[in-house]
Amino acid sequence: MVQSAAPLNLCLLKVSCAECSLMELCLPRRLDPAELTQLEGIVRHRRPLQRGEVLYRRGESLRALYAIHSGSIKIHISAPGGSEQILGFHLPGNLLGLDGCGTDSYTCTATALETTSICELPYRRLESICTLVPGLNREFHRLMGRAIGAEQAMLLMLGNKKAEERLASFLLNLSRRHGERGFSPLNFNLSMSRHDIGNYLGLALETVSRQFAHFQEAGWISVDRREISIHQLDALEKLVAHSLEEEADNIA
Amino acid sequence: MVQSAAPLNLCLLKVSCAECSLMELCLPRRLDPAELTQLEGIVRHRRPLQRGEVLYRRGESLRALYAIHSGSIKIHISAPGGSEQILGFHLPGNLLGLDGCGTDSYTCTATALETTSICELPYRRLESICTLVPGLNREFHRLMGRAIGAEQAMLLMLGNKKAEERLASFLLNLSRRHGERGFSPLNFNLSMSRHDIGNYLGLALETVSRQFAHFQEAGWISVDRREISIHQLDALEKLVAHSLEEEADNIA
DNA sequence: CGCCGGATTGACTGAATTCAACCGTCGTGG
DNA sequence: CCACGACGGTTGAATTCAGTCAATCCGGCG
Repeated sequence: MVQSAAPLNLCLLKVSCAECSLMELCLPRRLDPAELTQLEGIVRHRRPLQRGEVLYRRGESLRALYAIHSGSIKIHISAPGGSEQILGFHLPGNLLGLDGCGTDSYTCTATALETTSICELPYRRLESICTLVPGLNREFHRLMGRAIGAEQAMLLMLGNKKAEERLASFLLNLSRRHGERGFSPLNFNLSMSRHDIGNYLGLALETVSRQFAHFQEAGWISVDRREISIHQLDALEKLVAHSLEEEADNIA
Repeated sequence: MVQSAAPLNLCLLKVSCAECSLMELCLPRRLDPAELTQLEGIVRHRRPLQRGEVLYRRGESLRALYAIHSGSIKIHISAPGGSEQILGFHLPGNLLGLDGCGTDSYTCTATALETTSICELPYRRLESICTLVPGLNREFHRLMGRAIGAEQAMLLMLGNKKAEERLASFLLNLSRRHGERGFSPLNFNLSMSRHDIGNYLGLALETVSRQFAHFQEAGWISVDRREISIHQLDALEKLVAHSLEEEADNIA
């Protein structure tokens, strides 16, 4: 769904952080040029992931953190009993793998939802330069804090809201994040299935489908398979208003 | 509910981290003596909070992080509409305020559930010594990672589980955490009301009450007001087993 | 003693799940 | 080129789990 502004073949080249359109969202956000150079020194690029490919798996040791350059990723835990829980959807500029910092191994699995290119940040090297570059360390803390905040916003939603409000929240969240990345906040593609959305929001996929239908009947959105157009953002906002605004920016 | 092993008047004195029984749980966990001295230099102690007193409030600027020395704290967000969502219960050794790192102001409110004594870590000073003491920085990252992991475990629960399983999870979580702190994992007091438990678990307080009754009828626990005895830990574990074990240690 | 807040218990209601049928699109292979 | 099957999505009907409303209980405190 999310296409990089750069031509496709660029995904395979080293795009420096300084040139990357995601500078303002990603880890380098507030670094000065000297600090940026330090960070760029450790960034590694990999072949893009195809839809369904796994970036890292629960239990693997924490080799690296990953920033999404283009595409999208779902973070999930697969329980032995076959059940699965999706914990988040990540867009370009998001940093993945932070949960693993607690135990030195990933606690979740990260799977590409579409063709996705990734910047890899070897964790040990990142930690060492963090102590050399205070600005980077602070930025790293900021991103972790936001990850916590984003999950709290999600807890708030799951604890409080009805199906209708959850789906409205979800759409608004995606809309905002697309906007932040320079894409249209009103027309975009869902890179995840109804099943994924339902799982993420704690709803049955049928409920998701029905709520989409309601929103469409009300004239607030148009939805055709994975393609969404939002016609009345304010109507959706009103739905979630009686609960709190989510301020968390990244991730969730 | 949780009483410090030290006599009460000690709460008002500076208990050094090196002497604190929570060393193994708290921020100082893996620091060597020299590093510990650095950390101790910035720790400040305050008068204990009384039940219902607020440690920090959503929106206040992030002055400090706080470690619980004794007592317990609930973390919650109060929505303008009057509704509230509890995001976590914290016990001695837990570090509070990490969510604020993302935005430089607290995103939640922290309220004492009982008489609670606190160690204060001024945030700016903590950040500066983090860059000087790599071990501390790493430990700090570890705690943030665990906070993320704990919230993920909670998301998993709210997305997946039925009322019965949620309450069983909750009891097991409290039991484990009491055990880790040297208290009995089988007999303890709930410092929070049924209302709080329900709110936290995404259930009505009546449902909490009924599920407690069921567990009691089954002979798995005894519950009298705030006092809990667990008789069959394995029965509770079996209830949550078909979902995943939560490995997250701290917080949630 | 009587009040108040927290907790329990019961009856009813309803939102969302589950089960099931059906549709449309896409990709594959005859 | 078309037929077929698979998958993802939609829609409908029945069920159920938990929420809501309401009455009651209990212990603590003024």
